[in-house]
Amino acid sequence: MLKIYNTLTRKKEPFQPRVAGKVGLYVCGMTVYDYCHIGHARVMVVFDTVARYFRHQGYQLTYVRNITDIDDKIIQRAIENGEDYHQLTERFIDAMHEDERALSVLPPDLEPKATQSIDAIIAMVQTLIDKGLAYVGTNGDVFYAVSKFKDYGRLSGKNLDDLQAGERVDVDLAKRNPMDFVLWKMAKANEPFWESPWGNGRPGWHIECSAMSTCCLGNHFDIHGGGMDLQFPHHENEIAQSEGATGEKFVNVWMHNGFVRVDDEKMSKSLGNFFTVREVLKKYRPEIIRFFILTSHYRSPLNYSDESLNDAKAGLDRLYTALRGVDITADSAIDEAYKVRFEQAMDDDFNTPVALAVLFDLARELNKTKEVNPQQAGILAATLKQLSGLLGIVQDDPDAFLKGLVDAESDDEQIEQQIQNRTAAKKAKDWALADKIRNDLKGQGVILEDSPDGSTSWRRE
RNA sequence: GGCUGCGUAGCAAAAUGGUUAUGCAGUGGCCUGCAAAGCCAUCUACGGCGGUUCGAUUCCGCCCGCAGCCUCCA
Repeated sequence: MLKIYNTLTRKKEPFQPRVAGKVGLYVCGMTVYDYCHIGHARVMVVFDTVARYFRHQGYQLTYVRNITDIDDKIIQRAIENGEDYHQLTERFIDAMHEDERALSVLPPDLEPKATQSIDAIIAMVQTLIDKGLAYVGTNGDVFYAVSKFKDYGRLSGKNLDDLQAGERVDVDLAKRNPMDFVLWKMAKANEPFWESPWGNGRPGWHIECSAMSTCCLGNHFDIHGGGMDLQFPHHENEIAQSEGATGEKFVNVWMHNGFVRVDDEKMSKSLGNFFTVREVLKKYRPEIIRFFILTSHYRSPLNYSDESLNDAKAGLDRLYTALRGVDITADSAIDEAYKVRFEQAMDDDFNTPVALAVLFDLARELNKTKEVNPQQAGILAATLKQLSGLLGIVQDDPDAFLKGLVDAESDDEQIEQQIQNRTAAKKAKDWALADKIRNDLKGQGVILEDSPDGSTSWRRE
């Protein structure tokens, strides 16, 4: 029985789909004005893993992740670059898809863009005005009247009085209440705009997600996800907008992933302490990043450091080493006991650290079994590979992974040659020469491993 | 200030009212010409103070420390 932690109730709850066998999942995606950083990678990997697991459990999943391709930052960046905003966003959408593919993140089923959802957005804003939940401010912008929505603050555990006690510095005089947020924003000169009943302008950020999720999944759907920082105000506002407009319950389960941190601080654009995915990919292979993300539970903070990435590499090496040299047939049997343990971990709010622990236990048993019972080893190896696949890892050929390099300038042949020389030296019992060759290769980051049968395999550090 | 959440061994990271987490690193052994890998064994824990309990790292209270949100943010 799958249990999911619901931010709305602050409890793990048994997952009950609205419609038996089907799941609708919406995740707030990227605002595309720059390259994805490791924090974005975490969202992609976490919800990709969630999606994979739902499918594995036999659910018919519709996974929607939007693209915010119009907002203040995009406009600002386009002006800075002296390029058309649309050109800018298309460029970074391509880059994002590249990063995703690198991280073995499967594409969502639907990837709506804000700029292609303008009609739905305008319709929803109009409904909110008609229902008296929104109004046109003195500057022409349309605002949501937060005080008209009784449950405002329920998701984030805030109430309007507390929020107002915190009071912000710049009170926008166009609003009736400082907490009101913008639904439709009037365009300034030279800014992109769409026509609307309230004049030429563009949608506010929050309404985009309400409109896109409703469009793709209906007024009421199963799961909405995103980063912790979106809890307030973004998701709070989405609830107010969607429930206000439709009069129906919006979302059953809210899932929020924790942050990636650097030196115990949130990794973010504003702090400037972020590492982009492509930057990290220069040093570490993509699967290492994915593994690193999965070593921590999705709601916990994840501390980014070279040490953590190196640990992830070592862990992956261990799993691949266990698989090395074992034949896996496509229709091989699966060890049910390990599968059950793995699924129990994943059923417990997608507990990937425990799921990985099961894989390591499996690897240990596989290592023990290899020499004595090849048939059983085949079953264990097939199990290890299949369960790893649910996490999107360990699908490479073991030898290819272990010999792999970030910048694959291929001196493999030279290595093989050296190994042959060493094998000859060993035969001649010239240990000094054999050890020298091994040391030289070590200096190049190549580790040799002799097998009992006299053959030598190698891997890169 | 208000509201969330966290504090586990050298590092990372889970679970759990009494029983091995797991990975990396360390120590001892097996294996090896020597290594590496692997296997076996083993050492490091539950922020502090009270309370509940036969028994608490696990539940409750207080304190200390840390992070996040309250403004754009994954």
